[in-house]
Amino acid sequence: MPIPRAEVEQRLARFRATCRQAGVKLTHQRLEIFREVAASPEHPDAEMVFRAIRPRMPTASLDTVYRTLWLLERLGLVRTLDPRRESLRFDANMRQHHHCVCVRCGLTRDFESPLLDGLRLPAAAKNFGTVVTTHVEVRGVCADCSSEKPSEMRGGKSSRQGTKRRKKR
Amino acid sequence: MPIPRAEVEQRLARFRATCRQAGVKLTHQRLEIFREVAASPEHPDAEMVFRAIRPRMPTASLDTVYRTLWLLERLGLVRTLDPRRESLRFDANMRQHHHCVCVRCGLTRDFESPLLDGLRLPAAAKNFGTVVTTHVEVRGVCADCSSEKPSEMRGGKSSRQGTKRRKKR
DNA sequence: CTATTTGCAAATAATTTGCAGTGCG
DNA sequence: CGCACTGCAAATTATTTGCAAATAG
Repeated sequence: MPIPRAEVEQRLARFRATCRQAGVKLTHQRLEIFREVAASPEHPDAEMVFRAIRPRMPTASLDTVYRTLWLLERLGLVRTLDPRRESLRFDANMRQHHHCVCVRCGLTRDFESPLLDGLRLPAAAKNFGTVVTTHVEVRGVCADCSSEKPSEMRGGKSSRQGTKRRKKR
Repeated sequence: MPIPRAEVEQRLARFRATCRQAGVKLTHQRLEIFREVAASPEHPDAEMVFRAIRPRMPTASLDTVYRTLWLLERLGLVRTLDPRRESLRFDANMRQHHHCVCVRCGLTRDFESPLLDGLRLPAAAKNFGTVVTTHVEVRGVCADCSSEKPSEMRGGKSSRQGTKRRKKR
């Protein structure tokens, strides 16, 4: 079940409009890269996109795929599946619980809610397979980040570079 | 607001019991590494744990931290914050939507639910900061993975190694 | 035309692994 | 006292970046 053709067309139209409006050049590779993500229900990573466009564009390179995907994200045309960047994090709370995540700094806090634990799911979710747990992720801006002055932000709105950097080994 | 002392003690007790029962040796470094994750509300990554235990254990090494965290995960004493391993994945669906994720193969599918979009959140979640969106992640086993015979699984239950490997560059 | 964008190759950064010595049970 | 565990260093893998050549508008 691919993304419906009409939906893909709509996404592509928005892509063209957004690029034009943002003064971003409409290159062949950007078109193909966006088309790939827009038409796929797979939520591909950079490598998957790369392999998919390769046959059509043998000259394309993997780093262009990376650069383009981040560009698309800045333009609000795609999102990453997960707001938590950087490395893998661990949690010793083995009870059923949910998370609040700060989209600026990554701060993550647990909260419990019997109500959310037993959510009634729509049919679409049940068709997927055997449901094990339901996890709610509340995304927002934590109190600390809210109080920082916005001018402190280095990049554009949701710039990846704005996130805490890590020291070297 | 640290994890309550009583809760930490309870987790440590479970840790000792589980190790003993699993025939896993109770080393000084494992104790300290688990204690760190168990007592922290930060959901630390390997590096953070490493830096935290360093003062107490100057001889400990980062790779032991990695190895121990995965061991703890196999023992069911910690979980990773996010079920999606491997690389960052992208999504061109910019409408509010939710995900079903297969915990075995990582297959991820969108679904929409106006009901879930407007979840009433408990106070604990609101104290966090400014809530932007609520995202529900339904974790389960997809139809394809359910139909595979279980003997196909290479490692133990939730073995990381069991996940699809990626080809080299 | 000319500022962007691309492709390449080399740099980083996170995580994993092989091996020889160490220590828990 | 043996085999699981550790520390080290080197390997892998994902992602990023500098720079000269190519190209959209």
